[in-house]
Amino acid sequence: MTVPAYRRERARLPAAQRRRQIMEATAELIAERGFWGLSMQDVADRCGLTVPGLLHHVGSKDGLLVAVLEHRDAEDARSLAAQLGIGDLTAPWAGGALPPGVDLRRMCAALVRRNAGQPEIVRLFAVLEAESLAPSHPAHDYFAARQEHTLAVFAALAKDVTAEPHALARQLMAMMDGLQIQWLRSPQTNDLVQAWEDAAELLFADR
Amino acid sequence: MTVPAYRRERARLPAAQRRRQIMEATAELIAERGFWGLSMQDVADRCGLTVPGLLHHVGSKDGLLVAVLEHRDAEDARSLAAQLGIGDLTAPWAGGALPPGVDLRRMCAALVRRNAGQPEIVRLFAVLEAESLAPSHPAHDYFAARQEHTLAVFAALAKDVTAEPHALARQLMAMMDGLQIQWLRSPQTNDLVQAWEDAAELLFADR
DNA sequence: GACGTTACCTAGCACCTAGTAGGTAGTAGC
DNA sequence: GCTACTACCTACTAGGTGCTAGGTAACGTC
Repeated sequence: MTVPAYRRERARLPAAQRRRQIMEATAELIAERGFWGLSMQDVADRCGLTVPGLLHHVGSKDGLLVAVLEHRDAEDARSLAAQLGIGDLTAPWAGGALPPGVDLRRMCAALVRRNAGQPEIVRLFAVLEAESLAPSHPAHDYFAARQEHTLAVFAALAKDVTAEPHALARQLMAMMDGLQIQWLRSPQTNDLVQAWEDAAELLFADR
Repeated sequence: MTVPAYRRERARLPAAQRRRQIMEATAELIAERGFWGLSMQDVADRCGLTVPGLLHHVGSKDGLLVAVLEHRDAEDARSLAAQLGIGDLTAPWAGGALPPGVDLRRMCAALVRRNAGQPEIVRLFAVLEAESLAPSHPAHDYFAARQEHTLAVFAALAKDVTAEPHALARQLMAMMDGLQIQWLRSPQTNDLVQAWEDAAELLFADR
């Protein structure tokens, strides 16, 4: 009664497609449990693979995390560019200069509108943002750079609006993050876009 | 060559003292790795006991978490009351009515000033706040109630300041949370109290 | 000095963790 | 149809997970 050594019932996918599937499954799971609470087993299960099968694609758990972050940033840059009607913006925080004709208030509104449509992604970033405060977290440097760059972009755009662009940039970012958390906690009693517009009214009042 | 079955070299502490030690160690570790990333072993090590020794005091991992949260809330209520010069405020969010003569702006300032002195505690709450967005998180209900109550207290106080107290309450909370995260990420280039005063100037401008 | 309480221990259970070594089979190019 | 590649597997390691059962010794009370 020998058991056949190798019985395949799972699908074999081309690498790119499998990778995309892995990125999405991982994003959901990190949003749910954070990176410290993430297990390779869970990701593998959700993709219909074994753990070594998963590791074949991402190398290690840390590798998986950075892959997810890069994947999300690429996706976000594309979508934000589309929503702002800009052609080939590489990334609002990744690239250098911003295309002309983008004003800060409209950009923030676009960001918020986009986020309002993808709560799971927002949650992913909210959880990682907090977790990665610890210097030992594998995404620590990534999030530090991300915050710095976002602030720089905001501040550059804020020069047209106020005499204290850095302060405004920080306030905008803080308000966005904070309102998002409230919204994630009770989405039904909390309209993110409306809350942001109310806040923007104040933050962009003539100063 | 029989080994003596039971050799004690560790200190034996009265329960209350040991509990306090456990609460503090746990708070630090959760701030570092979140609750999902917390291990009973780490807590036990830091307190100089074994895992079952630790479990003797807290029952289970979930029990440990709620104990820490209750401990922190009690501590915070006491300290905030002192800073506001109020006698026996049970807790700004736990109790019902607020003592008269407390105005919202001063209360927020007191909160921020206090938080600026205990970054590790702020980080503890920031991490748990995000983690506990997941309904399966053991602190989910706790943080939902906490947010709701804080908003209610803020809104009640905001009635004296604006025609839209709920909106202001949400904005204040969002701004505080957001600025705190920025501050935690780079404390040296980021004065929390100053940042808050700048923001408060705007949020409390006549509306 | 005996007695009950309690702070804390050892031993062990059933299970999960990330990661490795080495093999198998589906696929694409010739 | 052969070959090279690669997507994915089985089997395993070494260690960590929360938690339980049951015992031991330090303590307060009488």
